[in-house]
Amino acid sequence: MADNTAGESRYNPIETEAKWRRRWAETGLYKRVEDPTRPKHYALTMLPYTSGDLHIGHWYAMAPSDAHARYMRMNGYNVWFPVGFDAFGLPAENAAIKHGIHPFKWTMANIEHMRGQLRAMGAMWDWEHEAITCLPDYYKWTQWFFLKFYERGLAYRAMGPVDFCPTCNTTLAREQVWGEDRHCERCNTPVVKKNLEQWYFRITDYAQQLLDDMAKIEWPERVLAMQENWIGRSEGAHVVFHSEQGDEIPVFTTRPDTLWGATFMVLAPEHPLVDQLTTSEQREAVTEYQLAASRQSEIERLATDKVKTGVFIGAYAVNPVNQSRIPIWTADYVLMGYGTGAIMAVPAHDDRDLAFAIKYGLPVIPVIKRPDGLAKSIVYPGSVREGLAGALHAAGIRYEVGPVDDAGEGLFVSLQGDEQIDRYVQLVHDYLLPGHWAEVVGSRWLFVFADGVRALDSVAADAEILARCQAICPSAADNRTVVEMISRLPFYQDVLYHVEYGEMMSSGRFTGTPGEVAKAKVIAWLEEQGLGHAEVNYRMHDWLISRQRYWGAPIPMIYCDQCGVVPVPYEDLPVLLPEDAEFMPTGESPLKYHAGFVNTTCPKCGGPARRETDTMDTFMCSSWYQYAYVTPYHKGDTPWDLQQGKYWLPVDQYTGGIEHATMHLLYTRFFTKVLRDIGLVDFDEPMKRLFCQGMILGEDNEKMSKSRGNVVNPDDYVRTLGADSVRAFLMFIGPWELGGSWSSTGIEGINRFITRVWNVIIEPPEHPVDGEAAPAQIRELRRWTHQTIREVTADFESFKFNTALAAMMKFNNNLVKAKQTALYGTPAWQEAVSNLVLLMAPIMPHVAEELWERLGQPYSVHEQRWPIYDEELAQDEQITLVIQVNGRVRARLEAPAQISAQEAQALAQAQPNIARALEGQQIVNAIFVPGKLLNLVTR
RNA sequence: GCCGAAGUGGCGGAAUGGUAUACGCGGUGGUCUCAAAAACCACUGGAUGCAGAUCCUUGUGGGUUCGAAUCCCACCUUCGGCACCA
Repeated sequence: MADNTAGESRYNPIETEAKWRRRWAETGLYKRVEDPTRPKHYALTMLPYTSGDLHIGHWYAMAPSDAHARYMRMNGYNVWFPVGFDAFGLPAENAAIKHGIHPFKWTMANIEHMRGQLRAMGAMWDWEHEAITCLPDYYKWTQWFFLKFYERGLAYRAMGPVDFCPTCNTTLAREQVWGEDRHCERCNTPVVKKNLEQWYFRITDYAQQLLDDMAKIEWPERVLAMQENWIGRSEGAHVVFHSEQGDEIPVFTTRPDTLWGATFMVLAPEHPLVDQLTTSEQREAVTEYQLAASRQSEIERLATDKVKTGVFIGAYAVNPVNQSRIPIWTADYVLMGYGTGAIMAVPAHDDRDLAFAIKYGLPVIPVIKRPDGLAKSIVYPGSVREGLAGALHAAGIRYEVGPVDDAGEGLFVSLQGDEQIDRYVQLVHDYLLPGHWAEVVGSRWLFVFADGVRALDSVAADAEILARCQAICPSAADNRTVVEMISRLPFYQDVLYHVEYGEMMSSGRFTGTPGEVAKAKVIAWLEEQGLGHAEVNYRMHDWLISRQRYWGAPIPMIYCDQCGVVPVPYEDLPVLLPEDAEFMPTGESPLKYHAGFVNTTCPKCGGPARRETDTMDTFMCSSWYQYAYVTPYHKGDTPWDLQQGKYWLPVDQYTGGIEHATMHLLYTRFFTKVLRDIGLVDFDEPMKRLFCQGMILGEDNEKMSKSRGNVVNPDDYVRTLGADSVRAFLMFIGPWELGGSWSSTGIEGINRFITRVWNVIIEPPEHPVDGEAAPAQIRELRRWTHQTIREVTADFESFKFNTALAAMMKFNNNLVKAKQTALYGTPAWQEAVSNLVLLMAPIMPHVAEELWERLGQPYSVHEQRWPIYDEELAQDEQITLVIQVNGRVRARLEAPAQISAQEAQALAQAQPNIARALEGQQIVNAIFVPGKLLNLVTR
């Protein structure tokens, strides 16, 4: 019977979706209004780059974001969901070179196409506040910010080694250089080092605030962890060493408690003191090394075999805490870009220093006891009187017997703690034969000779012990240090060094200081003595913003031979990109060769001057776009209308990809703090809450790419199944933050669900039932309704769209059955279907609107209040009571939800299966979880 | 090496101390049809069994608990970030 009506009433997503999008636009449904009576909610999703095509990844990022914004709107919030385009950047310029089309034309055509695609999504975008970053009225303000930063000393020009992408023909910020091979984030080409004068922003001035203010935002742990990692704070001390000639050599160390173990110094090859301190005998070797080091960084870092190299520069320094004379080396494992570019090397407590020390025969002096107290010793065959093994055994000292080289059986002793070490040293000394020695290595380093015990506690001791050992054992002659000798024995490998905090030793007055306070005590003393002070260092560098390309906002600076670097006056902004630029196949910026652009007059003296030809990193444009949206292309003294900003800012809910964790998401936080200091905003953080979605993968669970041939074009599905199906399927795949793979059969399942809902609500029942529905039936239907509202609401709160959809599906499956009963058409039925439509509205806005209208409800479903569930109605009356015996399920009974422990147990024991399980057993305990289960514990 | 996320049926996944596998896909059988598709109905983790039922199963191995996918310890694998950062 449905045959002749089906054609007419079957859901047609294509027509319906177009109809409602038109209606929404005509009625200005998503227009922004400032309404002080309602709490505002600024929802934002990362603005798309103007690539020209909205791919499935954009849908995956944006559709759930829209669904959540719609949910907030239905919850009474005055929601604003603006949209715009990140329009500067290389692809436009590459298109210009390749196809001879101007980047502006290319970009604007792409935007036109993408607007259509974005509209098809049916999102609640506010198009009236769209902003495009490449328009002069936008980048005027980007340049304005540059000048403000410059005024505050936050923008500076400096010469230095920078990362340069040979394919993109421009420098990059450190944040844009990725991976072990240090490749360009955009084009994957490994970068090269160049020495260039570039513009930087002092983001490092805000490093501490960027860390501290993490407490003020609800962002995913993983994003904050990545930023924390990137900022790389370490606490330590600034300590000043001196060369023998008296030159200051400051170092940064996180371990001032190991100062007494510093046995050499290392300067980065680019360190200015290298040239100054190198002696004439070493000059040639050092210069050669420096050259090799600079070449190496220019070639490629791919081969990071990490074998340490270095050269002695011939000079010595004095360890300020114990006055020992220590050699100065230069080596490329010390980086000029971190700390002071010089280190004190403590090989006993740092693996890199140890590797270097062993390779170059530099002494190793342990100054921190091992927290685990472990020490080891080898007793050589024939070096002791008989009976030592027995004595060790009696003393409770662990040892194993094994071959020592080819010399016979020796003892391999493991010691634990000072007491045992002392006891052992005593015993070995007692049993030691003349002309031999024994060593203790690990927590403490002791050398037992026939005439006494010598500790490895200084550079002098190292030489003395080595000489004595070599006198006893001629085969040790080629060793340069004690540790080099010891390091050849595999048994000692794991106790050669350690990096833990622990009790200080061989450290003069600090010997015996416990590990927990060692660092603080030493720093306090250094300050007292004027030798150094506490210092914090950050791994993060300043933000390099110069780009040697055309398609970006020109840096508004002028170079005058008379006046030097002069900022463009505010009233002269924007510095426009010349339209008649010529794009060269080399990729070099046309600005450099554009005489009309380059040549200008100095704003100060009026004389001839040159413009800066570099443009700004496009991350500049996106660092403040959330503010630009407030009043795009603002005509006034401020980048946006501050009054309107007061109402809307900051962003309440931001969403986007995690790949921006240490780029956009870091830069915009930095920007906001500067804007606050300028007085434009009165908050510290740009986005209160952030949610990062995962990645949408191809059907084969691999990244979508043209070469794999697994790219999904959303437009194809929008044309056949409709935008609602695409939206809902993307949200159904799995948890949004984890991403998931596309499935062409999966989306049909979603489409089936939408059709089933349609049929449940629109089609009359096939076999109408006469008579009244029973009260219990009605209660059950209402229970399903209110349980579903409860579940879906909780899921929306935590972005769990997949389970929200599952709950709606389950509910609809129940409605399919209920429809064939007398429940159809009852008030409870009406309640069920209208609530289902409301719950669907954020995810499937078009079909929900159509169903809402067909239910005879007033336009628009998107202006309705989100349903509120009734806790009482959602309560279960009957439950499945699980009966366990010793934790194993033995029966399931239908029982009233309120059943008591006693009733449950009586009911359970009446079950044959339970009775059998309990046979011959005694119940010692009964655990009852109301409404859930009864567990009978027997003996 | 350090930091973070994850590991559950044939597949995507659900369940964060109490019925493991919700929901969906796929599969099998059926209804309708001349037939197919669509739609609808039923079944669908594995093993044993005619059945009642029993046993096994959440990366591996231990532990805590009346009870563990969930908490603790150790390990394995995959993915993401950082990495000679003193």
